[in-house]
Amino acid sequence: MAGDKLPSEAQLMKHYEVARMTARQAIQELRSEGRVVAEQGRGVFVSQPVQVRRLASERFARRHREAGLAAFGVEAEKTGFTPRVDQLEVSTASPPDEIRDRLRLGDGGDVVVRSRRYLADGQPVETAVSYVPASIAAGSPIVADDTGPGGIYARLEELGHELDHFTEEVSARMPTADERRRLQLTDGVPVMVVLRTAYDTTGRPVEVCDTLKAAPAYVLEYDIPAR
Amino acid sequence: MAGDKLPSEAQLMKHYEVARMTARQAIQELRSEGRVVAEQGRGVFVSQPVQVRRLASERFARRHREAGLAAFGVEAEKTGFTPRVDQLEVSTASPPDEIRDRLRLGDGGDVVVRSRRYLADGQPVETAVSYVPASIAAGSPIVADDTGPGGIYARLEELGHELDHFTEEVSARMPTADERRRLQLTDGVPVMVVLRTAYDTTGRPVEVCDTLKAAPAYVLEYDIPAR
DNA sequence: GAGTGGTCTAGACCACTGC
DNA sequence: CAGTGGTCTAGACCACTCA
Repeated sequence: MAGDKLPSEAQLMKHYEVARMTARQAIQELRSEGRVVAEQGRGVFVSQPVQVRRLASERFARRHREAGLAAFGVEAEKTGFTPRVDQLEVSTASPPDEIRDRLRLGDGGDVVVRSRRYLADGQPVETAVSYVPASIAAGSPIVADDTGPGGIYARLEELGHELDHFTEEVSARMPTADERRRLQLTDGVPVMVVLRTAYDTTGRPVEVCDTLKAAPAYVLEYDIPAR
Repeated sequence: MAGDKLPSEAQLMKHYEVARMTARQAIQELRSEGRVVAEQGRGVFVSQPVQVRRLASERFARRHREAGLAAFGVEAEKTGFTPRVDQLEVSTASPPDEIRDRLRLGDGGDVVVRSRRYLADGQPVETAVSYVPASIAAGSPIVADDTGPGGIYARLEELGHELDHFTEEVSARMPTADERRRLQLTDGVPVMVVLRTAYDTTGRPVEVCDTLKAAPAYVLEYDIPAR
C-alpha cells in the first residue's frame, strides 16, 4: 500500500541470496517507474499516487490578484492542497540571452531574479525563476522576500504596469541530475518547461517566468479562440 | 557533435582511473537526460537534436481554413518542412470514456474515429486520433480518407457547426513501447499528450483530438488574457 | 575474435535518519 | 549508536556488433 516501507537492501540480499547491487537494481526498476521513493537513512517507500493538478489559464485572472491570491495559491485553493514555497533567492543580475530577448532588454539592462520552489502538501512539484527588469522592480516589494498579497503580478499592476496578456511556451524533456534532485524526481520521470512572458497594456514585456514542473503532477489547460 | 561516439567504458576507466560501475553511472546520467543513446555491442552515441516546431495557437485561425490549410499544413508552411500524413485509419466505434465525457455523449452515441500519423521531412513527429460524433459526421467528407482543403474543422463549419473555441489539455509522460515504435523514439525520450476539444458557437463540443507528440520536436505556444 | 554494453558478485566507506 | 540508502572499487560472465 501507499506509504509502506519496502524490505531494506540488506534484507533483500539475505532473503533472495543476491548481491547488494542486484537488489539495488531491482529497486531501481521500481524507482524509474515512479512506484517507490527512496529516502536516505530511512528506507524505500511505496509512492503516494500523484495527485494531478489541472492548471487552467484562468489562474491568472485579475480577480484572483485582487483577492490577494497568487497563481499557485489559486490552484491550492481549487485543488485542496497545502501550498508552500521554499528555497527562495532574490538577486539582481544580468539575465541569460533567452530571457533578455523576451524582455527586449538592451545589452546593459539588469533584471531582478526571484528563484523559488513550490511544494504541494510538502512535496516539491515545481521550481520557478522570475525575471523582472531592474528598471521596473528596483526599490519595489518585488525585491522583498515576501512580495505580498497577489504576488509579483499584483505589485506590477500597482507600479502602473496594468497586465494585458501572457504568453506561455510549453515543452517537455528529461530533467538534468540537478533538476531531478531539486524536484525529488525518480529516474525516468520527465518535466514540463513553461516559459511565461507577461505583457502590460502598452505591449511591453514586464516579466518572464521560467518554470519547471514535475510532469506527472500536472495537466495544463488552455483556451484557444477559433477567430 | 550529434551522432558522435562516446569513449567506451574501458577507455573511461583508464583515462579517469575509476571503476567500471562509476564510468557506467556517469553515462547513465546522460542517458536518463536523453542526451546520449547506448547501443549494445556498438557504443554510446550523442543523440540527434530534433528540430523544434513552434505550435502557436494561431494555427487554428479561421483564415487558415479558408485558405485551405489544416493546422499541420500551417506549421509546415511557417517552419518550412515537408508535411506528410500516413497510417490513416477511419472507422466508426464507441469511444473511450475519456472522449465520451468530453463530447458529452450519452451511453449510446458512436463516433467517427480518424487515426493518423504526421511526418515532417519524413520523420514521424506526431500521432493523432480525432473523434467526431457520428450524428454530426456520418455521410459527410469527415468519413472520407481525404477530408479536403482546411481539414476536419473546415468541414465541420460547412456542416453548420461554426467553431467558437478550443480547449487544449497538455501533459507529458514517457511513451509506451508501442508509442515509442510508432514515433521512432529512442529510449529516454518523453512525449507530450495534447487533448484538444473543439466547441461550436452553441457551446457544443463537436470534436476531440488526442495527439501524441515527440517532446523534443515541439514547443507549444499559448496566449492567455490577463482579464 | 576483439570490442562493446548489460548484468552480476563481493566488499568498502560515507551521509543521513532516528532511537 | 545501529540501520538505512548513496557511492565507490575490483572483477566476472554474458549478449551483441562488426570487421
